[in-house]
Amino acid sequence: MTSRNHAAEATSAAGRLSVVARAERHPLHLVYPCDICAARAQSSCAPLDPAEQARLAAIMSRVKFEPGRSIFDEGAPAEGVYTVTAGAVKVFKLLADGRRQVTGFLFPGDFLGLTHDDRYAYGAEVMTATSLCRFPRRGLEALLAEMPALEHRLLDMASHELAAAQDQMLLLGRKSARERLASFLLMLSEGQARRGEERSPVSLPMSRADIADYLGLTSETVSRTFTQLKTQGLLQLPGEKEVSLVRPDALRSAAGA
Amino acid sequence: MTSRNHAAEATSAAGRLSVVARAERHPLHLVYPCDICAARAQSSCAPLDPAEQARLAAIMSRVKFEPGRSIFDEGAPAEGVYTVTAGAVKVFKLLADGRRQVTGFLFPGDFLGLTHDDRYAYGAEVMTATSLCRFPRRGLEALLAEMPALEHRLLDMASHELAAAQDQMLLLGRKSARERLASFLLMLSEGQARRGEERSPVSLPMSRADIADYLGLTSETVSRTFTQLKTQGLLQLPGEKEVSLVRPDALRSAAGA
DNA sequence: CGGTCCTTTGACACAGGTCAAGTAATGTGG
DNA sequence: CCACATTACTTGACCTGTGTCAAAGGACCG
Repeated sequence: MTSRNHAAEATSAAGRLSVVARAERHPLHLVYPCDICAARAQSSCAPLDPAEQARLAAIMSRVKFEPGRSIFDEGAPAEGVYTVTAGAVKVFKLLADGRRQVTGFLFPGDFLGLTHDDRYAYGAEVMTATSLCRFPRRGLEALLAEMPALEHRLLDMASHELAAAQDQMLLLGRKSARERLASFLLMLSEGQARRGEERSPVSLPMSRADIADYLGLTSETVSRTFTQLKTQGLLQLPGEKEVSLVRPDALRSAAGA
Repeated sequence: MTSRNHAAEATSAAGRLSVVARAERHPLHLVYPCDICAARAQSSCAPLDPAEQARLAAIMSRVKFEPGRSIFDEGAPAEGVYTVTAGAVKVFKLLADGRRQVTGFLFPGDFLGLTHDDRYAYGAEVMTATSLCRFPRRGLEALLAEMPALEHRLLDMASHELAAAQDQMLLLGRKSARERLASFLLMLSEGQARRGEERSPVSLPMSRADIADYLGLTSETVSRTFTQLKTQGLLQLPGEKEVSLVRPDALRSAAGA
């Protein structure tokens, strides 16, 4: 037992969910964001043909959540699959006593809710105001059976997540606090670059506690390690929710690999 | 830096590889082991039709490795995908200084080597004499494009691995040594049950150091924790490579979730 | 402007890592 | 079948990185 409880936080009310009927800016390319996915993966991401996109659009709905809201809880019936179009989401698993492991932070272009179990294996919560595309599981599975290109793309995405999960196991199992935080900041930085944003002022939509639960540490240790890296001149902290990477090279070597 | 190096062990010679031309007992059902996979997943694992199986068999070869041999190294060109038909395999990632994280132990029915990168993201090494089916990447990808059922099955398997990886993150990030070892033993036990073996004398083909590198501990701590669980009557150690679960219920509560 | 929450910092504790024997299991040559 | 070497596992003594507990800023908000 190496960490305090988040039980209170865990019992979050199921997020109030407002369905936005009409599509806004990105009609569908963010649903299966070929550009983002390809950039991330160097993958062979053939675009869906227009007819296929239309069938997807037919079953899709847009949803928005306010900061702090739950999208779904661990163990709830898995009725929807989502892609993030704006905002930031955390996904996490809980132990009975409230210890929490954040298994991922999601940004525009990422998807969540894929499981062929009929229950979600993790909870998902919004960190900032967030827009998502929602696909009902049943409908999506029916389309999958008929659209090999769609399934191919999902396999592609799942393979990536798997590789990322293995990197995270290495981090959690074998890296020091300093190495973990350095790795984390570089990961966020590269995520921003993939999405066409700047590499350096990295934005931190999540709390220190969220970072701690992602890195297998406590918020105190995260805080101390930020201070340490700042003192050593590897980064600056203009605000609590923002980091500039002053010496990315040094940060990379601090990341251990 | 919380663990000693395995650098010497890491520089394993590429395993000598003997190709067995003719199929032995399981022609193909272990390649895409519908029964095992379905049992593990409660998944909708439609069997491949005979024509599809024949095409798979045409590109498949059988390979065997002696204990301790490497199947492939992290970073090597990913030229093959494998399924285990007999024996036991470990897959792992390394840091520059030799720290190691075992990301999985594989048994008959499991597959490895799937990546749409052109390099393996992890190394794989055989723990006991092991037989595998090997599929050349190029050939398999060509078949994938034409056989949606095959792709569906791979997506299914990848989803499972992803769920398992998330469980492992929870273990590595938030569980105590005792909880980790208990979880590990139960996992092995359930793996045996899935493969139609007995639940209780759990066999441990891997060394204490391998277990440690899987659980994010040291071999000393693994050893001490085994002793502790034995002393408390939760299990017995008839030999170093075998554990009987005396009180699986108590072990489950010791596992923390 | 007082309250609440989050972050930072400090003092201290402890789980698990490190170092070092000691012991058992396995293999090898004679 | 037995010295002997080798390797893996266990156990003990001690140490350290990170967790725990506590308190003091700071930011935000009604």
